[in-house]
Amino acid sequence: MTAVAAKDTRNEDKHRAILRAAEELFMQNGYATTSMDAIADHAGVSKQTIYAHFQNKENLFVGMMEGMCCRYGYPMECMLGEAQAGKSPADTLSALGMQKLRLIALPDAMGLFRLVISESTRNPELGRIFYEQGPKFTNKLLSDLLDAYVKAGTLKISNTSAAAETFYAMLCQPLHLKLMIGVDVDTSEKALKQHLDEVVTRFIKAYS
Amino acid sequence: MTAVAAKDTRNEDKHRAILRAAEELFMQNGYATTSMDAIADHAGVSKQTIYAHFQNKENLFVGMMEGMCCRYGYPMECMLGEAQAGKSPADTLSALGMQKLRLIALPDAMGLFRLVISESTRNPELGRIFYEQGPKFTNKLLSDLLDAYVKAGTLKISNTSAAAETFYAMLCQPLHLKLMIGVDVDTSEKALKQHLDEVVTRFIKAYS
DNA sequence: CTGCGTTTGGACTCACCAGTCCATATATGT
DNA sequence: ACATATATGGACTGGTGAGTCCAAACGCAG
Repeated sequence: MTAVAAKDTRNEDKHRAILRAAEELFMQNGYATTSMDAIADHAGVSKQTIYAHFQNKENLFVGMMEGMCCRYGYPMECMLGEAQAGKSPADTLSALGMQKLRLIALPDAMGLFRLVISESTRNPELGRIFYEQGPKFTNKLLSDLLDAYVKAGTLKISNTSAAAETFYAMLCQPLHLKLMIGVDVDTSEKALKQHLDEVVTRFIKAYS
Repeated sequence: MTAVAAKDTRNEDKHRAILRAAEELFMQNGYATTSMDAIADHAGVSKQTIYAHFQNKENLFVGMMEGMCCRYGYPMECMLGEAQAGKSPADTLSALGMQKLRLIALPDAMGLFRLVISESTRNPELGRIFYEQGPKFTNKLLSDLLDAYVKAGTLKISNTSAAAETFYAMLCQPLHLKLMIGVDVDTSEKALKQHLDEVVTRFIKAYS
């Protein structure tokens, strides 16, 4: 008798294909303008299969959004080890900062943000999930680091949580806004590095 | 013979009513989910009247968005005289900053932002118009002021344009994000003032 | 009062879409 | 091979919505 039985993965494969198709189409066209027929076509499944997996359109949307939000903070968390290795504040901020810049410029991240902004009024839970898995999480990572620097006497910050928010705001907001609304902005590695350096310099000056 | 003839204003009145109804409903429900029938009802006109004034739904939407964008920078421009009266950087930044905080928290401003974010991929002109009448304009106002302080030797800023962006990012982004996605945030006058003071302090320290 | 621009209510066409139903096919596990 | 879970293609229902058409009403200006 075999210890591990073979397993029918049709369910999972189809489920994944549906979610992936939903991601692409919802992000591309928005919630209201994306039809279940289109998602079915894109996923290579029948519409009835979607309804076998998800109760309705909204249920698919929320499931998809939760999945995407869960993936949001992951890359930043992976950076944490690297950033902790006894480095100076400037080095730490630079490493985390560059990672954050790259993250917000990802098409998926931008698509997710767009959906949250446009759909969170009619489904407020989306905003909460997005915030907790995303900004709140990444801010916490940074504020913990800042706490360590404060304890070591390197920086003077009374509210590291607000300071972390401030750092990411300085770093990301101008670029993010332009990307989101399609205004020309230089996203070359050189330009990003320059901006990052300037922000790190100013931030440290402001908090030391 | 009278110098000024009476004038039929039905056109203008209806036109305005249509635009106002469009604003409210598009902001409330998004573009795709708002029907022309609903706008007609809300404006108190017949649907055919809308089509007598606007070629189609998209045309109405763009006209409405342009009208709203034109109103975006106006309050900030009005602040300009006040802010210039030989004040210190801190006082100037505080005055402009508080005005900006109030502006971004206006339901109309938030609704406009939401529409720009969600609709600018399919109509890129919206992003451009919004950016130029809004952020770019208000940033220019501030960077001109910063230029004056730099010339007077009060602040040390090599790129006032970027610095203006940074100031507004520090000031507005954390609050704005939370407002936009419906996360709890303290918007009491006291909390705003406190945040503003902190940001002004840090900004000046970073650039002097 | 008359001419004409503006507006109206209602009906209409055509396309789209969420969700349902159905008979059948397919694939898996025993 | 058989039982059963999963998936399919296609048709369908009922509703919605952009835009059009039409005859008539309304309101303004001269």
